[in-house]
Amino acid sequence: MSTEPPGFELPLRLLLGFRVLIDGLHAELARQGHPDVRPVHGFVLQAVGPDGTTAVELGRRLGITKQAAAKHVEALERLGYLQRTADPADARRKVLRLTARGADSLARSARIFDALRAEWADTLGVERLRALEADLRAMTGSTPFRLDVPGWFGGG
Amino acid sequence: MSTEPPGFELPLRLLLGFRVLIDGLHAELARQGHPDVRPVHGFVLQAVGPDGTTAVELGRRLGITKQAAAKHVEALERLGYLQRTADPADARRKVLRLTARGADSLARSARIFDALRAEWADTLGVERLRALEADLRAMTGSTPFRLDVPGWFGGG
DNA sequence: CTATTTCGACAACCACGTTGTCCATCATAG
DNA sequence: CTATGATGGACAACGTGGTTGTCGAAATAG
Repeated sequence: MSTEPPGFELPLRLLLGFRVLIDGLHAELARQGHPDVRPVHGFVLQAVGPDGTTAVELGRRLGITKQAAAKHVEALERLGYLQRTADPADARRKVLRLTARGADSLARSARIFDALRAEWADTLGVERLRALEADLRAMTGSTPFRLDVPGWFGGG
Repeated sequence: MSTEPPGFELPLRLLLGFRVLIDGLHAELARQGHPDVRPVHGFVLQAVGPDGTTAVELGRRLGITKQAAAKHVEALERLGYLQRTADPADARRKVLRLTARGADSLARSARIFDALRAEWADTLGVERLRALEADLRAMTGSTPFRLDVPGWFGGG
C-alpha cells in the first residue's frame, strides 16, 4: 500500500518535463547553427507553416492578439527567419513566409524533437512513453495551445 | 505495429497538462475566496513557507534575482498574503511571513491539487497515474524549479 | 577601527502581452 | 458609382515580470 504523492508534484513535473525538452532542443539547435532562435520563435515559425499566413491569422493560431503576433514577426524578420511579401490579390495583406533559414530551423527542430523523444523511450521504454503520451492526450484533449504564457503565468 | 507520434507532441502535451491543472486550481481557488491569487503567487507563497524567509533567499529558491523576488513580495503584501517584519537580530533583514490569508490560500491550494490529482486518477486509473508521475520524475530528476518562465520562454 | 560582504531599495531597461486608435483597402448595399 | 461597414496592418501607451547596475546601511572579518 503505497501513499499517494502530494497533488502539487504533478503540475511541477509536467512543467519541468516541458522545460527539459525545450532546453534540450535549443541547446542542440544552437549547436546546429541556430543560436538565436528562442523557444517562442519555434512556436511562431511552426504556426506560420510552409504555406505562409498573415499576422492576424498568426495571432489566432497562437492565441494572442495580432499586435503581439506582429512583434514576433518583426523580431523573426530581423533574424532572417521570416519574410513579408505583398499579396497581389489584396493590397492590405502582407503574407508571411518562412525563409530558407526559417524552414531549416523548423526541419532541424522536428528531427531534434524526435531524437529527444527517442531518448525518453530509451530510458522509460517505448510502451511506458506511449502510455504517458496517451494519458496526457486523454487529460488535455482538445485544449487549444496558447502562447500567452507570460501574461497568463504572470496574471496580465 | 503502431507508428510513433512526432516528437514535438510530447512537450506540447506536457505544457498543456500543466496549464490544465493550474487553470483548474485557480478556478477553484477563486471560488473559495481567493480570486486575486495568480499562478506565480502560489509558487512564491510556497517558497516563503511556514517559517518565513528573506527576499534574497526567496529569489534563490525561485531561481530569480532578489529584485524580481522583491516585486512579487510587494504585490503579495499589497494583496494581504504576505507580511514583512523586522529581524531583531539583524537590522538589515526583513523577514517575510505568510499572513493568515496567505496560509489559507496555501492550505486550500494543497487540497485542490490533491482533488485534481484524484480526478486524473479517476480517468487514467491509479496505476497509470503513478506510472506517469514516476516517469516524469525519472526524466526530470533533480532539475531545479525555476520561476523565470517569462524571460526564459521569451528569451530574456 | 577599517575593509569587505550582505541585505534591501531605487532606477533604468528589455521582452511580451494587452487595449485603444487610426488609416488604407476590400466588400457590400443602395 | 458611391456610401457604409469590415478587415489588415501600424503606432502608441500601458502593466507585468525579468534583468543589470548602483547605493546606503548594517553585519562581519581582519
